[in-house]
Amino acid sequence: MSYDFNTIEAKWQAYWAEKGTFKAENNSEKPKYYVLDMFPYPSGAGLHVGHPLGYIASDIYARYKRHKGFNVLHPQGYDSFGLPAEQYAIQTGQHPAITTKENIARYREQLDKIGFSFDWSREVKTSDPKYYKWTQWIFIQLFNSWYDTNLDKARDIKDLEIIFEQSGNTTVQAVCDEDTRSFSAEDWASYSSKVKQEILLKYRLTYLAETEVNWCPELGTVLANDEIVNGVSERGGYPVIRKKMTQWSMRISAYAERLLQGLETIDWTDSLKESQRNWIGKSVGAQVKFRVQNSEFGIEVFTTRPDTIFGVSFMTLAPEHELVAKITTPEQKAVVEQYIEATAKRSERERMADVKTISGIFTGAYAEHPFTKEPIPIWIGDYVLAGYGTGAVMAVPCGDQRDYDFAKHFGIDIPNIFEGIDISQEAFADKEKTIIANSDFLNGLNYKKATKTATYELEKLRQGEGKTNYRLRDAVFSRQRYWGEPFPVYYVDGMPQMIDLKHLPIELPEVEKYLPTETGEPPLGRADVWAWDVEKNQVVSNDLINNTNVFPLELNTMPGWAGSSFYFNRYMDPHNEEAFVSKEAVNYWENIDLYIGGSEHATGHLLYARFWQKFLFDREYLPVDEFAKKLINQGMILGTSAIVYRISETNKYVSKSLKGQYKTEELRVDVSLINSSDELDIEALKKWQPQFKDAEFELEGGKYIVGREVEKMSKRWFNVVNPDGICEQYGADSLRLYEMFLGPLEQAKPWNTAGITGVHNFLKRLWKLYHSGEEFDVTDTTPTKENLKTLHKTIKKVEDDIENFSFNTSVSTFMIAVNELTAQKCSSREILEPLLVLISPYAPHIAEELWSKLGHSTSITTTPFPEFDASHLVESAKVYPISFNGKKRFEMELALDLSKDDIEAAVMSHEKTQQQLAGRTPKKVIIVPGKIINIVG
RNA sequence: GCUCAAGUGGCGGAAUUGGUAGACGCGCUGGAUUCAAAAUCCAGUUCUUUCGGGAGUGUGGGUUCGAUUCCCACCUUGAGUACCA
Repeated sequence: MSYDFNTIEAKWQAYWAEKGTFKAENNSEKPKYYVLDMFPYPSGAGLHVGHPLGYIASDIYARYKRHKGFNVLHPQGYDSFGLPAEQYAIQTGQHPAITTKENIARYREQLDKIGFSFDWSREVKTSDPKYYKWTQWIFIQLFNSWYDTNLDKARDIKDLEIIFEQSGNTTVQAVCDEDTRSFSAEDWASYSSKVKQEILLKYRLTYLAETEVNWCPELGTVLANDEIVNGVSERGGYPVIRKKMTQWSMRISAYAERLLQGLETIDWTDSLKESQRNWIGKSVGAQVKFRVQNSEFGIEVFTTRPDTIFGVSFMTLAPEHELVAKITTPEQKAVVEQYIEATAKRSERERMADVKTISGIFTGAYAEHPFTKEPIPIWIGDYVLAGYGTGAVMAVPCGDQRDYDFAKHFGIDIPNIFEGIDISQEAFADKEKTIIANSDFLNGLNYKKATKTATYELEKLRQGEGKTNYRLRDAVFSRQRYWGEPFPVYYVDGMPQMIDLKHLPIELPEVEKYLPTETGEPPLGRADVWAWDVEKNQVVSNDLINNTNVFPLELNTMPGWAGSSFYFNRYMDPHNEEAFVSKEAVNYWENIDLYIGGSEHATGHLLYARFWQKFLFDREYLPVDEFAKKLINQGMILGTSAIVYRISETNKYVSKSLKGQYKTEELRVDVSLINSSDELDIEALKKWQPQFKDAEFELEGGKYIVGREVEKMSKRWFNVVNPDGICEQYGADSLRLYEMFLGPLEQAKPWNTAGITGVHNFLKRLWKLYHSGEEFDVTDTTPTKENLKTLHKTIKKVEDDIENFSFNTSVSTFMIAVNELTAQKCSSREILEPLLVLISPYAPHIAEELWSKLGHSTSITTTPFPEFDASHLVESAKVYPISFNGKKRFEMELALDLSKDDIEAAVMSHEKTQQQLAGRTPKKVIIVPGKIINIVG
């Protein structure tokens, strides 16, 4: 009976589905374990072999934990709102919901073939109204909350209204808009309802504000900072410009410090934590106020180096700074305006590409130094960013290279305030080696002391205070798209109103086209039925808008990250209609124990999700404030492209090693046309694309050999390998083993289908181990010492490997075990049963099949993981006599369970050792326990 | 520029606290089986060699009886980030 993987795999996949083998219960005597993959966006291209890598790893871990007696939650779903389906709709008119449904069906089919142990009864789709009801609900909670910096948590906005009624906002410590004015209780009472709403909006955790946004004209939408790469859109690579628009924003900046601190409590990779730290960008320093001479104005600057305050020789404002127009002298007005106009024209991208060009202009105005009262010229320069700090800097050319270059360029003084440092060539920025000089009361102090003293003196003068700044900006939350969650918001007199939970979800309306309207409104502006009737509490036709009981609805939709910021909580209780997750469910599952996904989400999804988790924790909907305890980034699987060489201006192609003789161009051809020794199937190529139909080929040794290039797996390089094809040819178990065998999980690695024969042969040998000839043959014979040794070293190694996520090496361990047991002619049930349990997380189908042949009527899934028993192993101790040169080494066999003292005594009485020592006493004896492998005598 | 990660055979990659470098697999070579091929099985496969050995984990130093592993400097590659004051 041969290993018929296709039949076996189909059989067990059907069995698992029918029996609901992987259904997780929300209450169980067992300890819980929650393993999650980042859910996929179902794209039209389907899965390639790179996608399942992380899913296979998490599946192995989930199955392992089930063997270990855990109640495992291992769900899967789809992040199904997104741009590609909408772009497709714009081109073809097909509703994105249809495209998405088709893509999901295809994904599901592909995923099912790999034999994952997902609990599909908990599937979520972000574009499903039943799901996005809760996305809308969370939005409303954010709207109804403000951040109390005193208690350091989000609170109900009603509490804030009560405070305003009682004592105005002067005592409130909250995160709010910069331009919020102060008012008393009496003021508050006198305000109209609209003014009150405007003020509250400045405190809400999601708020409507005119902000400078990244506008992408090509995509017709705004983008968040993390959706822009190198100044162009992440999707499509279109240019992005700055534009002022009224947009919803998320006050994530309120959580900057907690997002930073929380990193200490979670087991995520250092590089990922580092990315988040950089993105949050905390810097500690001081805010200093410089008076502008002959005017009522003051310039606020942020600096991390208050110790260098006596080195200030000019100030620089960002061109967009609001004071520019107010302080520029009449003589300078014309040139300043000209300069501002010129810089405004330059896009963000140009400004970045061209950082070396120094540009700036003098305003004619002077500020006054807080201590020396000396005049300081005020300049404008585009190296100062309006969006960071206060949009103005105190320039210390001796201590900052940019200030130094600017001063050199415009011939401004460069006073030296550092003890014993030469600044004739460049600025000196080394804080550690800094000793301050020429600075009055700071002379002789180091960086730390001078910073403290300067800040203290500034505070005394009421011209400065210690301050911490974050680079993290509030996240723009509006998108001018169709295929996203609609906001549960309507407008009365221009002020946003939330729709009550009872009436959610507000479902996406139908539109006849998915493009912005002629007047530049988002696609929802085309919907005829898109107004809110506050009496009927339902969406009604736009014709009925009268602004008394029928009001216009919000036309923007939410960004892609909205739905993915809480889905992991929804899996705990996916069908709950009363809450996004019940208290019982979330108290049981708490948070994700192991989360696996790509590192590209470091500053997007993974940051936003932490933000929402903390918010929902503050408002007591969740019991923990971090959503994932441990996170692993799986590496990308790269494609191995195949290259043919065309002789220039001909239709003749030469084999790889002959290409040096001609002038050639490289063309990529489909990798399926290449065999395992890089030989091209010429006949198949001719049929592949018409341009090759009449091509000629110059061969080497009768073969056409292609060049290979490792690069990202992509349709455009023709290097995509699909998992379905592999499953058909070698089986899902081979695919699973091979993906793990390729290399360490977290590392990027190239795919090469040829190598899969190794693991495939292993599975065939495993099958043979349980059969003699055609017959299934497992006996009740007592295992030999050798058999037990092989089994137990395998148990130990596999257990350690899985715990450390070194899935690649355990595949090797299985191969060694099967080879050894084959050589030992082992057919003992006592060995072969536990061996199957070890292998089953990796190759579940073959394990189930052999398990049932062993006479078991239930799935192998919850069979206990075999116990490791060290007494079956021996260990060698190696003794290195240090009084000798050379590589003298002795081995002796010792039982593993001896204590360290026992081992030392045994070694010292060891005959060979004593001979070598020849009566001398060594300075020390180093005992190295050998590896738990097969070393005997 | 800054931050992080990584450099080991023809290839993917092993090597637990420093202790026989190259496990395991691919590929390659030879053999068995076969009319032949596929499949399968067995042996070999870091380089070099006068067959004694010698060299060897990016480069150069250091610590150590002993370094792929620890320390310093440099080179290369990949990832992230960037006028952040």
